[in-house]
Amino acid sequence: MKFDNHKAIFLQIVDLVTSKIANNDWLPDEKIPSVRDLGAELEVNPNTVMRAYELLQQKDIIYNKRGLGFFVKPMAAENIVKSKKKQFLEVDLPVFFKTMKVLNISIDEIIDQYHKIK
Amino acid sequence: MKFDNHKAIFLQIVDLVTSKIANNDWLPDEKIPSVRDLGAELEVNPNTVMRAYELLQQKDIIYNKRGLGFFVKPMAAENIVKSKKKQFLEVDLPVFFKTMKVLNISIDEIIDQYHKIK
Amino acid sequence: MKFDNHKAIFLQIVDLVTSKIANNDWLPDEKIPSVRDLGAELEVNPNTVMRAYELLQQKDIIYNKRGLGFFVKPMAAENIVKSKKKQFLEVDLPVFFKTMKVLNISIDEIIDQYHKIK
Amino acid sequence: MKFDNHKAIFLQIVDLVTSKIANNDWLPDEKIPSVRDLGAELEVNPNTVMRAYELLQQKDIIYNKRGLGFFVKPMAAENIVKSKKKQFLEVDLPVFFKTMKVLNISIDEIIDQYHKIK
DNA sequence: GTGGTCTAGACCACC
DNA sequence: GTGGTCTAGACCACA
Repeated sequence: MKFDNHKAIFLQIVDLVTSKIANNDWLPDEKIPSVRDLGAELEVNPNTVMRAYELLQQKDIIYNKRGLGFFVKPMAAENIVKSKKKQFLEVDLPVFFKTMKVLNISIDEIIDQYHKIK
Repeated sequence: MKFDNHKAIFLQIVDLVTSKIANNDWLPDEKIPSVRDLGAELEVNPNTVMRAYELLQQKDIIYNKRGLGFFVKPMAAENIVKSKKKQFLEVDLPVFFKTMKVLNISIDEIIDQYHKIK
Repeated sequence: MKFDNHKAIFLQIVDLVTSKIANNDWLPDEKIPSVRDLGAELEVNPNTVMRAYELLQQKDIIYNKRGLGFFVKPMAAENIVKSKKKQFLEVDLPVFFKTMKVLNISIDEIIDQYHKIK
Repeated sequence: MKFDNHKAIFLQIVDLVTSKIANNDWLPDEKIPSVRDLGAELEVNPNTVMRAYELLQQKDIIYNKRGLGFFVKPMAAENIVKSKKKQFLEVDLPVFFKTMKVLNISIDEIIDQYHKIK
């Protein structure tokens, strides 16, 4: 796997796992790869994967069973989508509108672009 | 001034100066604060301000007269707006549309929000 | 059964068995569940139960008859209570008093709480 | 410094720093030792100190200024004491009373012990 | 087999 | 100088 050099690898692993779960590639209560396996697959040190898993645990996306490994938390997929949506509507969108105003771009221009690209 | 600890301070100073100029707070060929003065005002090491000014010079937003200080480049304000607009239309907007799609948010919802906030 | 993920499972099984015996749920010389049965009931690997039983044997709480299983040692209940009491008076209580002092909590506050909760 | 081998070193460093701050050995907005310095002093790898500092940051006990180091958060001392007190009254104390009941120890015995030790 | 911790040493961006 | 990240390798307790 190729990583973006401007962002910490372990954070990119967090994103990777998050999207796997949001996409239902990994299902609730399913075991996810061990730190060693994922480390080998991504050609990354297991410690780096561990760091990502710790963060995912804090975010209530995965949980740990002693000696067995990490598992997808039930409802994680739903919660991920929900919190992303919240972030989009409450943070990204206001910023977006503000930028539009600063640059003097009308909502109609946006709608035009939207239909053109689509 | 309060800085966001997640972003390099000198980049935040670049943003600050850029927006001052874009807003016409600082006019073409007007002298901007010395690195010492701005450093003192922002409670930041002058080296850090210097680094911001160097970047702003590269971006053709300010220029230097040896022994006199830094000055706003003519047309800087216009160029800033132009490049921001380009960034917005060519980069931010596609990303924005992609996020909408991923989160299953329609253009109508966006329009609603726009009028509601306004 | 739900286990606390911060403590080794086999130690939690030790606690479980100990309290069963202290409570006279399991009587002297009575056979306790086999490692397989208890493992199945607790949804835990039998090896893990075995490890708990080994520790309980060392602590003179249960004994083994080869081919028959594990049995509650006579006087185990009494000894458990006795050693718990010793632990409480000689270790827990001094720690408790020290914490009170550090947090500046008086003995009267403790007494108040005691009667309030009761 | 001697560490207790049963508890992770970085957690013991968290405790150490926490108590320094609670004791007002390190005051609000004062710089605390760099990860390298404290690592050298404790004869521990700087990474291990870093891990402790990360946790302390999460707990709102210290904060970071880019390139300058870690600093004691204002009100950290008060908050530490407050949360310890809460833990004691809401968690430790009920457990303590329950143990008393199980072991058939009266509140009067506790009071006696208290005055005897004092 | 699993995670969890730690070391030694490296490199980087930033102040 | 500061933190922040990463690697390679080790050792441990636990299941």
